Amino acid sequence: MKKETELYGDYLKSKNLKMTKPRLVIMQAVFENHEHFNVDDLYEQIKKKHKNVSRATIYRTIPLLVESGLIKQSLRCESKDIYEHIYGHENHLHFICNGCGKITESGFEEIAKLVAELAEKENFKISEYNLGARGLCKNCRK
Amino acid sequence: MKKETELYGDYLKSKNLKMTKPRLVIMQAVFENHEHFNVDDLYEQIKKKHKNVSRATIYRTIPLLVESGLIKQSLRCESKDIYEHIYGHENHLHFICNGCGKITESGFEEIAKLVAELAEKENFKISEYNLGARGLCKNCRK
DNA sequence: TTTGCAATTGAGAACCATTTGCATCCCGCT
DNA sequence: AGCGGGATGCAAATGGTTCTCAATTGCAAA
Repeated sequence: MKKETELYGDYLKSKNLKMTKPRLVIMQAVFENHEHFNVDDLYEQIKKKHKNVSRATIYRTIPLLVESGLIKQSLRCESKDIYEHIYGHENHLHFICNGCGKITESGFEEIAKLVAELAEKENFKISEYNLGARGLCKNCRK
Repeated sequence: MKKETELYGDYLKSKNLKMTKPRLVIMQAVFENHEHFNVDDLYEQIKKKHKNVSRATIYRTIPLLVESGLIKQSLRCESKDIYEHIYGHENHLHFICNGCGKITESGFEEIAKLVAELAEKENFKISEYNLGARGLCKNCRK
């Protein structure tokens, strides 16, 4: 599998976009997150390292990361869009706790297969799954 | 099955809330929508009938409709929250077309069963499913 | 029916995540 | 090194949603 950096670079080149310092810094911040993250998370991480990048640039860069196939928009939390890695990550579904907000990830394959069958029937071509449920996690249901 | 109106009334009563004219009007507007709707849809529908209700009131009323079990928040479209009926409606999953924005609904039960099993393993109590996928609908994939 | 009061409403201001305009900057090519 | 267009940062704009507050309304008791 290609390195993420390479994939990103290839994507930029293919679109005639430049690999600038802010774009690199943002990509690194994205890699530091192994779970979910939002724009503010990235902004703060970057600030901590004194490699400041403006929020506007982060907002402008995220679509590139999405289109290059590195991340995807995931859920929405506290009225903010949140993102997650997809390149090299298994698909999974999200259990979102209404109590504490915790996101639990769980298996996927069997479910994806069923969903794919249904899509087949509708002649719908899936490019991205979005599967989950809300409720109470094991701690909050006590 | 109880009538929706009754369910709503019961809920309001149980919370010591009043069944006011705006709350009725909003509920009727909700019933006119058989698919998905957002706050603006409701606002326009109501305006057409010259039974104006302020947007603020709609925003304030939606949580009541959600808590009473009549509707649930569904997807997000064009950065607006959109809602759908749940009372008396089968659960289903959404196929959202990235081409034309069309939402196709499809079956559910088998999938829900699998998801429930996974939740079981995590000791997570599901209160609401959120299942779907994005891609291209049969018209747009041509 | 009238009164009293708490709940509710409408209008607009406030909020806040995200987007955009614009002057300046910098990447990548020659 | 120089050039030209893409990229950035800042600040202002946008737009959905929430909040404030004075005025209104529903409901229950008298």
